[in-house]
Amino acid sequence: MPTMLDVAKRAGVAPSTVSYAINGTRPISEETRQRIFAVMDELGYRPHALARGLASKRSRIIALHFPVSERGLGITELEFITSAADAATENGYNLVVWPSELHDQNKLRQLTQQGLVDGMIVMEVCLKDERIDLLREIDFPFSMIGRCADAEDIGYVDIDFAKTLQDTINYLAELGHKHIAFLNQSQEIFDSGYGPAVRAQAGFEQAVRQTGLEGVTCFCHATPRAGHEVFNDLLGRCPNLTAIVAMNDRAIPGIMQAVADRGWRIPKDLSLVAIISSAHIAEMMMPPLTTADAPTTELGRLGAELLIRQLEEQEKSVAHVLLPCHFVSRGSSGPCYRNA
Amino acid sequence: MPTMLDVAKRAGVAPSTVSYAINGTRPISEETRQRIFAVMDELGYRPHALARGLASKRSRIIALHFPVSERGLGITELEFITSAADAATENGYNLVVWPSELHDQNKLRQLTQQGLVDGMIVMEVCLKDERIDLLREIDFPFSMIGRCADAEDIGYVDIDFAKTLQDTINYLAELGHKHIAFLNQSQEIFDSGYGPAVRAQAGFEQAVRQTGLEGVTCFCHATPRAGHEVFNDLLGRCPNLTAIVAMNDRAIPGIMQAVADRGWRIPKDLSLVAIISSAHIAEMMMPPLTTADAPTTELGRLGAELLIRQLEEQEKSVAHVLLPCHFVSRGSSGPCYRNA
DNA sequence: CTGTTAGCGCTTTCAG
DNA sequence: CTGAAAGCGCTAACAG
Repeated sequence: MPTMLDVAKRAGVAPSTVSYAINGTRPISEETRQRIFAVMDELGYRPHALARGLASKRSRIIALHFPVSERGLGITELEFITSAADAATENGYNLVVWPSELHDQNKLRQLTQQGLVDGMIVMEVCLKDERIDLLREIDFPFSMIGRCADAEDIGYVDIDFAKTLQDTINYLAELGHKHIAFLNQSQEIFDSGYGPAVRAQAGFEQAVRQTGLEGVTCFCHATPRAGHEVFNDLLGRCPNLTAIVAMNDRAIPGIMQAVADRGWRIPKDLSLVAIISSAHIAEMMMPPLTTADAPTTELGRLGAELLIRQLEEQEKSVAHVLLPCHFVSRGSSGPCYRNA
Repeated sequence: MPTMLDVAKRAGVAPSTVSYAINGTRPISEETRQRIFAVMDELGYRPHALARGLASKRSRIIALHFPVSERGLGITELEFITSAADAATENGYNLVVWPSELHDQNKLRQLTQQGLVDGMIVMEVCLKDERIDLLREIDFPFSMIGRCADAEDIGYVDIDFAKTLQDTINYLAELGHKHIAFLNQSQEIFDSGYGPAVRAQAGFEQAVRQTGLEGVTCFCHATPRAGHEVFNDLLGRCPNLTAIVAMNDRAIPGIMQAVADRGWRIPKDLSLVAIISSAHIAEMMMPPLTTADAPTTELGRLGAELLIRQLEEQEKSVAHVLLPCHFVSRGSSGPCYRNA
């Protein structure tokens, strides 16, 4: 492997000149620039990433902190990773994934202090999140996919839950539904302050109030079995129910089963809308689900770009981006016929 | 951030001694060792990863090459990433994900030559794979999740397709099925030599022959619509069909729809087994699918461990591991009643 | 516009 | 069992 010195010698210039030519950190005469680049690919030279990082104090590596949660891994998460990695690559960065328990502060501290990564993208953020506290405390650059409670001074991208729920409820209201349930994630997740669970809940309540509908909420573990049980509860509590908004993909098959068990049909007897979901999930179901798809690739990409921008700019600019879900009407929702 | 020099001074030893204490590269008296470690965490010292990498010529970073394919991203792939990253972390390595087009040799070359990563895990391997050719040529350490055609000299972990298909066919044969279809991935994917498509196909043919059953194959794009069309074709070609083995999760909803359209029920009129699938997918369906689950976490973990072992050992040991799928019988398969 | 040089923080001979 | 010192390959003052 040739080094920069080899290139410099061969091109008859100082090593630093090669460095400046590569980084564009300083004007170089077109002539020598050409010569240097010619030599570079004559020798097949590649800058050594570690050496560069050590000298410049910037590794051009960013980390994606990837907590493994109760909810388990979904397609959504995968798309965060790949789109964030893509964006990183396009900007000359590498992306390391750092999967770990949510609460392992030590591991986190280690990663941030070994000089390997310039910054970090944090996902699966809770309103009150230990990781955020730590990162703030040690003043380590990061961005969030999601957002914690007091996030004014931090860059983030998140889903616009208020709008998503408002849109969804409006849609159902226009179809004539008056009694709508919201199927949230589990009580434990909600209580832990997991952003989406809390914000979607608030959005639902707000939207329902504003639209003058009756709304009931239930929490549900991420399994078909739990969905099945919860549906029957729900009907007990609200016999006039004609529509369900579910933010819990894994419970949905159970809901659908329970609906079928009762001799009902979707969407005739019940409309079902999955939010923060994905087309792939939706199309696996029968009928295919009406969904508000999470803008996963945008979230991942922006999460990375926000961080990188912050890393490259002198004054720390904090951007806050809220993205709407993409609403797609498929077969699981329709006009309300019951108690019309 | 304190450096090693700070530690050395404070402990009253030479910097090199601190280094040896950390790496255990050379015997240190228990006494000074203690002293050094005491100072280390008194100062909150962390070794600097880049400096260490530059000096030792080993970054302790490995890459996971992650081609984005037609098949799109599934839960399976995610589990590769997280389990490989976990295994890496446990062994003191970091895992960078490198998503890119399958055929971009230049990018690959760049990644391997910038000194950032010590080795690479390659996934989604085809029988004849350009990436493998390149890596072999430049003699870059790597392991495969999957395997190419002539892989004797390379470490890999892969699914044991022959066994998986044999088991699946045996299972169906015992239930009395005599006419079985195999739903492969698309013709294009098969023709490209994508390992699973080719090996599962071969396994199916072999198993069917050996068991004396009638087997038909069809290729199918990864969409419900394609599954729907293909099912009808299939019945045209083989009217006695009573069982389908599908290695194409995304087509399955279409199959099930087509079955329902015909007024048939699963599993009474048709048994359906999904192979190289996952419990999560299986439980989203109605009825839940009988599957041969891909051993994803094992594959990811072993892929990383194989590579790391190879990196750490002096003589390059190449291990070849073939893992069976985990067969789980759920509601989509049962005894054959038709033309019994 | 270009060259010289002192590090970045650690590993690893070589010497004791 | 421990020290001294020479780099790893690059960047970034500083000096022209």
